[in-house]
Amino acid sequence: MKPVTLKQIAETLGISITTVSKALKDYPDVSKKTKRLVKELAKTLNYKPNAFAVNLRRSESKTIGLIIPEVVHHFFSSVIKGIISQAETKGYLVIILQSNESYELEKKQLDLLISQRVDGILISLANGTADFKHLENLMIQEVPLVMFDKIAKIVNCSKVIINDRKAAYIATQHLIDIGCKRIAHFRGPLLPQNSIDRFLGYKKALTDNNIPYDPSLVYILNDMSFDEGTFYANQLLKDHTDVDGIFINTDLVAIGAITAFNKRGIKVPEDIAIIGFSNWFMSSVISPTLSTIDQPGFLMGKTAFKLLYKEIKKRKKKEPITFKTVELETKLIVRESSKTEI
Amino acid sequence: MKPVTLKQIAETLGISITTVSKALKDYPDVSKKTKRLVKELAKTLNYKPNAFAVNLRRSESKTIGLIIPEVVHHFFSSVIKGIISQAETKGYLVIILQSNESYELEKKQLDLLISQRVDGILISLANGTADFKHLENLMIQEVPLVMFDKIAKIVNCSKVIINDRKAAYIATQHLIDIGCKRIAHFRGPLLPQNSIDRFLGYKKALTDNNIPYDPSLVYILNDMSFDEGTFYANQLLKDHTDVDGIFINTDLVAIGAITAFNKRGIKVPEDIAIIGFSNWFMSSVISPTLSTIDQPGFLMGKTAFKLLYKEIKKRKKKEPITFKTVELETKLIVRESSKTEI
DNA sequence: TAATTAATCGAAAACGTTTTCGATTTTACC
DNA sequence: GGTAAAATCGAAAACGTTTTCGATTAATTA
Repeated sequence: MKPVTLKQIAETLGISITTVSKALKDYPDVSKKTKRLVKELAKTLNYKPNAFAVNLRRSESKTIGLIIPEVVHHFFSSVIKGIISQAETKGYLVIILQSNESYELEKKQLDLLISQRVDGILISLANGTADFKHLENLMIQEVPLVMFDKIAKIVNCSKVIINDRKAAYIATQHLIDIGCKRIAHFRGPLLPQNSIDRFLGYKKALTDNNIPYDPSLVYILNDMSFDEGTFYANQLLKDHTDVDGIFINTDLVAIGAITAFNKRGIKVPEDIAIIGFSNWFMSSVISPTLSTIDQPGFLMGKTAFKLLYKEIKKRKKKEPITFKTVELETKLIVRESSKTEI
Repeated sequence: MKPVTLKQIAETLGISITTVSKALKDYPDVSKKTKRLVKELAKTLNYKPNAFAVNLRRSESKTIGLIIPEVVHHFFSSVIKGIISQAETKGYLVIILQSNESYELEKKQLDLLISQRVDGILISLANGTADFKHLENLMIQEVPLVMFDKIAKIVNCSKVIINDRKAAYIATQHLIDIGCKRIAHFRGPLLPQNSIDRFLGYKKALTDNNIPYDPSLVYILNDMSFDEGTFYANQLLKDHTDVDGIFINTDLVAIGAITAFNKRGIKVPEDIAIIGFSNWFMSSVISPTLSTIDQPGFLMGKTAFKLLYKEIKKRKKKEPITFKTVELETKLIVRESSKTEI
C-alpha cells in the first residue's frame, strides 16, 4: 500500500535510519553483514527511495524541461527523440511542453518549469517570440539553458543550430546550377531567426550569380502549412508567368506547392523546379520526390542535451561556464523535383 | 542566486514561517494587513514555492508519466499532443519515455517512473510485450494506470482504444464493395492486440462475404516500416498474380507498397486497390492518395488523460474505482487508392 | 469590570532522505 | 593488560513546505 521507507527497514532490522541509508549506498563505515541484511530486506520489500525527499535534500530533480513549438512535426519529433534518448543515458527525465508558437504560452511554461525546479531547460522558440526578457531572466537566475533550432542570437547561452543562411544559399545555388533564372522564395514569418537567415541565404545566392533580387518573388507565409503551400503556389502562378524555380522554407509547404502544381498540370521540375528544407520523411515519398536540405533533428536533440548536461554539472561544481554554439552540418539532397534529366 | 524561501520572507517581515505560508494561501486566520505585506514581498522577491518540499509534504507531484513505443510517428505524436494539452488544463506535467518497442526498456522505464513517484502513468505497449506482470504490479501498488491504443486486454485497468476489429472489417468490406475478389493483408507482428484484431476483422469480412480465407495472402511484418512495405509488395507480386486488393495494417507500410507498385508499373487502384490504417497526413499527399481508416490520435490522448485524472483524484479521496474502457470512433476515408471511377 | 468570543499568530511535528561528526565497539599490537 | 588504531554505528540537523492545535491579543458582551 504505502511505499516502504528507510524508517521501516531500520525498525524491522533494529538499526538506525542512518545505517540503512549508508548500507544501501555502500558507505565504507557499514559492515558487510549489515549491508547484506539491509540490501536483502530492501529488495524483498521493493524499496524505492522517495524521489521527493531525495530531490529536496539534494536540491536537484534529475529532470529537465523541453519547450517546443509543435509536437506533431517530423523535425521536432526527431529532436525530441534525440533528447530523450540522450537524457536516458545520464538518468535524466524529460518534461515536454508545447508553446504552439505562442509567446504567451512559452512564457507561462517557462514559469511552470522553473517552479518545478527542473535542473535545466531546452527550448526552441515560438515564432511569435520577439521579446527575450523571460529567457534573460533565466540566465540571471542561473538556470542552465540551451536553445536549439529556433534561437535568439541576442541571448547569451549555449545553442545548437544549423547554418541556415549557408544551407539556403546552397539550396538556391543548386536551383541556379540546374538553370533556373527566375527563382521565387516562400519564406516563413518575419520574426524567427532561421526564417530570416534562409531568406538572406537565398538573396545572397542570387546576387552572387548576378541575378537581380525581386522582392515580388518572395512570399511571406505565416503558419507554414500544407494549405499555405497550395495557396501560394496558385498565387505565384497568378502573379508571375516566368518563374522557373522556388526555394521553399520547409518541406511541408513545398509538398503543398507540388500538389497544387500537379493539379494544375504544371510540371515539376520541367516548368518549375522546387527545393524544400528539412528533409521530412514525406519528401522522399511524394511524386515527384522533393529535393531538400537535410536537417539533422535527432543529432540536434542529442547535442542539445549534451550541452545542457555539461552546463548542469558545471553549475553544481560552481565551475565557470562558457557558452558554446554548436553548428551542425546540413546536406543537400537532390531528388526529382530539381533533377535535370535530358 | 539561491531561490527565496518562506523562511526568508518570514525573517525580513519579522513574522513566523507559518503565517507567511498561510498568508500566501489566503487562510482565514491571517489579517488582511499581513496578507498584503507577505504577498507584496513574495512578489518582489519572485518567490516560487519549492516543488520538492511541496511534493514531499503532499506526496504528489502533479506529474504523470507517458510510455510510448515511438515518438517519431504521426499517430503517436498526435496522441502526445492530446495528452499534453489536456494535462495542461489540470496543471499536470508530462514526462515522456520511449520504449522503442522493447519489453525490457518498457519495464525499466516503468520502474523509473514509479521511482519518480509520478501521480499516474499512461502507456501504449511495446510490440514485444507479452508478459504483463510489470503492469499488474502497478495495479497492486495502486498506481493509477491507463492504457491506450496498444493495450493488454487481460490487465484490469482503464483503457482507451478503437475497435480495431470493426475498423478492419469496414476497410476490408470496402475493398469487397468496390469489387475486389482476392484480398491480401499485410499485418503487424503476432503479439500486439490491435494487430490481432485487425487481422480478425479482415478475416471476418471475407467469410461474411463468402470469400475463402487464404493464409498465404496474409503477410506478417515486423517493424512496419516503409521499406517493409516495398519489400512485401514485391514479394506479393512474386507469390500471387491474382491479388486485386490489399488491406494494410498501417499507412506507412501502405505507402511503401504504393511506391513499389508505382515503380513496377502496377496501377493502383486499377490493378490492385489498397487501403491503409491510421490516416497519416502523408496519405492524403502521395499519389495515388491513400484510402485509410482515420484513427483519432489527439482525441485518444485527451481521453486517456481525462480517465487518468479522474482515477488520480478518486484514489486520493479513497473512493472506489471502477475501470472503464472507452472506445473511440474511427472513420473510413476513401481516396484514390480504392476509388472506382468509371 | 469581568467574562466571553473572535481574531490573529506561531511552535512544532511531519514528509523521507542525506550527511556530518561524535560515540562506541572491536581488533591489533607491544 | 593496556593502548592505539580501525571498524562500526547512530543522533541530529538540514532541505522547505503544510497543517494542527494551542496561545495570545483584541473586540464584544453582560
